[in-house]
Amino acid sequence: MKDMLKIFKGLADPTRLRIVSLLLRRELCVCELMFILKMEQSRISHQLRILRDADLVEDKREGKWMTYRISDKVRPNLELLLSQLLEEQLKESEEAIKDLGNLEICLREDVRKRHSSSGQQTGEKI
Amino acid sequence: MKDMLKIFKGLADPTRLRIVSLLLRRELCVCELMFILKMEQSRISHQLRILRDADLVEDKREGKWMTYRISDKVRPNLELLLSQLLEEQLKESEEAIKDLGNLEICLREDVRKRHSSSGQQTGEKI
DNA sequence: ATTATATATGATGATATGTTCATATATCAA
DNA sequence: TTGATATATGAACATATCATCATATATAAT
Repeated sequence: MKDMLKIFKGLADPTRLRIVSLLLRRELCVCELMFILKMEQSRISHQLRILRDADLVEDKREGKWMTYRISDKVRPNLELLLSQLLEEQLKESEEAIKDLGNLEICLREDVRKRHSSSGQQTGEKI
Repeated sequence: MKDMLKIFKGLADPTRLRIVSLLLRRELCVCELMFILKMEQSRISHQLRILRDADLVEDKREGKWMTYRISDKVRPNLELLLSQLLEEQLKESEEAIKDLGNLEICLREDVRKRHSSSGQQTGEKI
């Protein structure tokens, strides 16, 4: 029961839900999430920590970047739960749509490299 | 996204998780939940309201009793999610085991009638 | 009608949670 | 080794959530 509770608590926040649904599509580092969500760094790091404590995501260092991905244990359940329903919800939520749009831009523009040669900390608009 | 969030928030509390996993087995009224969970009435009513607002449960008046059951919309998802994992978690959680034990006692003793002729409000021990 | 039972709900206080700010750590580049 | 980048983390504050208490409402029984 404890584990279930942690999982649901992990998903019971709008920011974390957005992060999880992004990570379901692709593993991402903090600065990429900053770019996509337009949120400041510490906020994302804090939320990622909660997701990690809930065993929803795993992290892996890649040079100076920390990459986060959905943990293998929960991926099947989350996919079932989220992608299934997210597809429906996408029709209603502009936020989720924007996130996916920003994800594409993020990948196209190679945000990791972009950030290693210009400013960050603010998740600045494009 | 809003709906998903409500659902996860609804499940992100130990009391509500216990209630939901009980309702997955059987529809129950407030006094039966009081008996099973050994919690006071207003606490259970408040939590049931949250579950209802999240569209996780539906209520139905039966005489002076209010019966709660898992809403049809989410039942398949919840069953998948909870019963599946709850079975595993049952091995670790004495609480969940006790709840099921009390559920059986509750049904055997016909708590609804019992409560209509004796004291309540405290969810007293047997 | 009056009383008892079953439940809902508003108010309050305690605790938990989320965000921000400041700072620490770790890696890479020069 | 010094500086820049990427991320983590502690502290502080605002807000949300939960449990409890008191009270209201609705049905049933007398």
